[in-house]
Amino acid sequence: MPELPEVERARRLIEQVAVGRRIRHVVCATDDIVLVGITPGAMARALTDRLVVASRRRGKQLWWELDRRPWPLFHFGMTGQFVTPHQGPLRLAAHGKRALDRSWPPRFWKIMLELDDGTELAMTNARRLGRIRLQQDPEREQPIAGLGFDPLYELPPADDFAARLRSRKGVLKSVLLDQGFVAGVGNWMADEILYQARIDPRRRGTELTAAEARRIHAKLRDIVVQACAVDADKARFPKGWLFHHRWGKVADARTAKGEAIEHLEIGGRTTAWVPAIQK
DNA sequence: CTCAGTGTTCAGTG
DNA sequence: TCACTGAACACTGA
Repeated sequence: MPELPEVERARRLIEQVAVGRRIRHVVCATDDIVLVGITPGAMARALTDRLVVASRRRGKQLWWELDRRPWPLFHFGMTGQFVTPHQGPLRLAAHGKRALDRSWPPRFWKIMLELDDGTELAMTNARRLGRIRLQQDPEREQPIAGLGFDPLYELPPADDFAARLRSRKGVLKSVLLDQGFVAGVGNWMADEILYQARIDPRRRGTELTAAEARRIHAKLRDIVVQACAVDADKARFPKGWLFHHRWGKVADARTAKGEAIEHLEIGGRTTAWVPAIQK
């Protein structure tokens, strides 16, 4: 669940269930790949008995403000999410009985918490490309300090954005994926932006007209806003989005309008695009 | 059994 | 320094 809208959904979940509450109990998995620079025990001790003051995000990075530093910082990598036992379509017959909940604890959990109202919360990370850190001041430390603007919170004005994009020599697909340029755009969003802006993903920032760069700005804004407005629920993404048709490199894949979808590899990432309209 | 993949980082090259 | 490439990381699911 790793691009900006999905991380924003996780941020909101934490805001809903954890902000204003005290962490009563923490269990951290033994995983020195996901857990960076700290032991499970030290992580658990840093969080236990702390009040959760705020749930914050920049790009794909999520962190919690607590009533005492250090603060935990989360990145999901290619997989993972925050879950509570009360999510999902299960336990219709359950009378609040955890005994019937076969999904808890969730597979691949890396950290589990219990709050002072009894709510349980877990972060999962199946492929272990995610990271959990503990920092004194996440906004001023790496990796957050190296991030570009967050397009949901601090999208620059169109002309400013266009000037910056037009100074980039790299191919557009790679520029949009560069977290130091804009924070939170991943593979599907980059393709969606360029499809809707009708720009060939192989073009370079320096080749763009001002009007084209402003089109990318507008689509970046719209796509982030709309995806977050439906809480990153893919089934509710607008019907016309490339997103619904881009997966799997299916032969003869087409958009909702019947446009043929092609696949390229750009900067090592699979790129879905529609040659008929992306110039 | 093989391979792609909603991501990041680092070494190496030009 | 910059721009870019390829590999590595780790593991699921098709």
